[in-house]
Amino acid sequence: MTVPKTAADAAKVSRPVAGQDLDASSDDGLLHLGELSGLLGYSLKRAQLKVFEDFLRCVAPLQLTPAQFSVLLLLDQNPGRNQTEIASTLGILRPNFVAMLDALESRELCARMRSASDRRSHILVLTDKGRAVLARAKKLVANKHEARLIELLGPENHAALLEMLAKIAREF
Amino acid sequence: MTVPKTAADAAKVSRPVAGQDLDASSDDGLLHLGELSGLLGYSLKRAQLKVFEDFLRCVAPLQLTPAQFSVLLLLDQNPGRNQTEIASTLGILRPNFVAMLDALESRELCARMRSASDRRSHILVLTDKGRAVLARAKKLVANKHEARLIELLGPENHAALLEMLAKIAREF
DNA sequence: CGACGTTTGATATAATCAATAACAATTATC
DNA sequence: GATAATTGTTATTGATTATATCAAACGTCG
Repeated sequence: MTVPKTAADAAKVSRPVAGQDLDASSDDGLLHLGELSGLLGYSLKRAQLKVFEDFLRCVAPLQLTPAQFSVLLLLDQNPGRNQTEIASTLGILRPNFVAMLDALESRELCARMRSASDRRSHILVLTDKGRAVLARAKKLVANKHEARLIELLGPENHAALLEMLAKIAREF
Repeated sequence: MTVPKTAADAAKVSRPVAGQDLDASSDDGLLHLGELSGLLGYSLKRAQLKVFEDFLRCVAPLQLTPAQFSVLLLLDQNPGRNQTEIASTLGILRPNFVAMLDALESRELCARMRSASDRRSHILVLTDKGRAVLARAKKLVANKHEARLIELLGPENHAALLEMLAKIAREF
């Protein structure tokens, strides 16, 4: 019997009756994740979604996405760089970075300046407003977002987690 | 001077000359990630992309995405469930799950069966082919994908990482 | 029974994100 | 100076995620 002839058959042979459960199901309506919980990619994805969700909530007053925040941070710490350099560092493809910059520039958070030495490239600079927004965003992220994560995991676990994730991103 | 008048000015004041660097930049062409490396969401995302990329490579002979693999796994361990139950467990919205199932069903990896007790719902079952593909996929994932991860991190670190990610997904 | 609200799978559609090809302007190489 | 390579940009495609809506089927309650 490859596929049961009727759905009743399928349900019959497949779902153990309560009391016959041998695993941790405990029939609370939740499904068995089974080997899924041991799959790193799965947990990684679910955790990432949760973290991004919380990031958006915490920084909502400034209307910044994680990607936009990372751009502002990078611009602040790497002045004098062009679009290709910033985009590739963040793993953003150059074509997709154009619209991102347009959005930030239209909000006057950063500006493109033609380079004097290479007139093809645009040097990216934070505006004063951009620096101010970044400063406020950093505070929100540190005090609301990361603080909650550190509280949940404990400081040393949080540090160990960061270290392992960085290692995966770097060496895997 | 909010925004430098010329890009030369911007580059001049902003980029420290080699030898004046006070941080870990060491002018190797790489940009300073700075506080970005301390941002959990950022490392999480980068690591997740790497892991998914490797997953796709390892399971390429079976042409399965991580999402498809998770569906097959869940079907195997939760027989007799309908689309809504499987989709919501995986965080997939019901409308988006339809096309996903169409693809799996067209490859004869699973089948929809009308339930006898509730003729609205479709009971999802793995076909024999689906079970065979899943078994082969599990081996590839365990021997090629997860094995490399465990080797990189060490078994106890790998377990600790899984635990923390699950905690974030669950409680954050 | 019959009206009403709910659930299930499905469709259509929009928004976002990611990826490739191609182009003009400019620079580098030989 | 001819040719190749780089930079920012546009256009376009595909994948992913999200919302609204629908018909069929179920449940409840009068």
